[in-house]
Amino acid sequence: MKGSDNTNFIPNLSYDCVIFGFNGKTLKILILEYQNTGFFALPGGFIRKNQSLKEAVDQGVEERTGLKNVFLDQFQVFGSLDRSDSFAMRKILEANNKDIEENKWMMNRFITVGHYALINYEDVDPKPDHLSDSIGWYAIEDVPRLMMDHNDIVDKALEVLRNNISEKIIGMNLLPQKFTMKQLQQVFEAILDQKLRRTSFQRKMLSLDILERHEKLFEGKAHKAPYLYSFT
Amino acid sequence: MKGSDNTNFIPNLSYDCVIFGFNGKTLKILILEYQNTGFFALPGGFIRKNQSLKEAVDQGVEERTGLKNVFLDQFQVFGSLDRSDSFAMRKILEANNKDIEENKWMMNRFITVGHYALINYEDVDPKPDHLSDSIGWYAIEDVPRLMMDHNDIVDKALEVLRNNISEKIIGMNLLPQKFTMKQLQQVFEAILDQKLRRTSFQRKMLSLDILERHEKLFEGKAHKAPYLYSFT
DNA sequence: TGTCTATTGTCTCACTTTATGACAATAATT
DNA sequence: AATTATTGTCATAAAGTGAGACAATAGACA
Repeated sequence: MKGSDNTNFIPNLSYDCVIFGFNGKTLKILILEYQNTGFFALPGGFIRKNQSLKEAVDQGVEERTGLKNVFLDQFQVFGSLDRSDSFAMRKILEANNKDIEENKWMMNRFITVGHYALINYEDVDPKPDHLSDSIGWYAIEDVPRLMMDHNDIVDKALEVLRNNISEKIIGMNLLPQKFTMKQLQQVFEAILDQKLRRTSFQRKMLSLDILERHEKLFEGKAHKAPYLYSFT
Repeated sequence: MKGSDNTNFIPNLSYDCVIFGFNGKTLKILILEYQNTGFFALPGGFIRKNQSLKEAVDQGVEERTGLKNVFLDQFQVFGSLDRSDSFAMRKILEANNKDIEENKWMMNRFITVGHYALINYEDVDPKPDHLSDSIGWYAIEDVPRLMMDHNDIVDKALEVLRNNISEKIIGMNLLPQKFTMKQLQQVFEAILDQKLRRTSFQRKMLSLDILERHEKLFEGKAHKAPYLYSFT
């Protein structure tokens, strides 16, 4: 939880971010843990009064990952009355020796703008500690119990990712610039949580006319060397 | 603009609503005009501190249309710094003899949650005046210049409607309970702004298994009488 | 060095889905 | 009773997808 000047932020409004990464095998998300509380949560924060929503979210993502210009999309606003948890917020403030009175506004009711981000796992700064929280990758099937309604936010983000996103955006943001057809297929299999047919998948991707084929991959791997592709 | 107790509302946060209706020929949206200002705007409002976002929006739509249980979907949050217009807001308050000092919070910067609604045009209460604003239907190609970024909000709502929505939701909410295949096709043609092939469209709709076929339509129309359908 | 083996790129065939046109049935109009 | 425009349905062609076959290949391994 960053910032402490209670006049600088828009009250009652926050953002939360489901940051997806792909490690080559499974889809993962970034979860942070508030020290000395046992609380897990999504990376999130507040919006300054003289700051656009996008600026606030970009800044929060950069602070957590070290990445700029990350693909980000709002997918839902969570605005129910019962989603806030002033008790947990108080414990977090106490555990970090923050002045309760001064940060009382944080214990109010909050409406949050849910975002998801797609990033290249390899690009992330591996030293994840930030101020009072530690942060780490969790496979989507191993996400722990999170604060407030953050598990719902994750579920919804995944649903939107599965249904609404174009092939190009998924691949461009979750993979390195050059990749093999197999890697591309594995991203889709991880997101959709199902096996795909190799030949059909390849034919489909090539027919979409979004891939550029490069020379061979020499990697120490055995067997026939696959082509490398990038997005056009 | 309803309400005047400046302690009851969440500051800096509003909602706006693109309410779509279909009159049998074209897609229309509800636009309100603030009296004595020449300002056109989307129906919108603020969220009370003890009210969920959904309650606030439902209430605002009901006040404007007389309809309960309207299909509503958030589609984007508009959070740029330059979208607010304190000058216009002041003129609206003045034109309605509201106390400027008491309503000063309304001239602050606002982040707004964009929604769209799909309603049956015939169901709408035809006496549209409400407090200080008059309200009326505009074909989407005839929408006037709106306040602030409301034209952008309309454009985005239409884009989302065209891309993301299931056949059933579109038809169920924009049409009367019983309708002909032709009417259903006209809804889609109005939304997508393109002609569709009659036979393909009919086969597609029937194959989706979302329609129930009823008896004949006796209407004074000439030619072969079409079936009536409703959604299952 | 030569053989083995798993992976890759491509092709084929069957099957499904979609596009497009044809045609008969029909209900008011004449 | 014939006309006419519209509707429901079918026929055929075109495009897309599922599932398997097969040769090419590059490291592994004897």
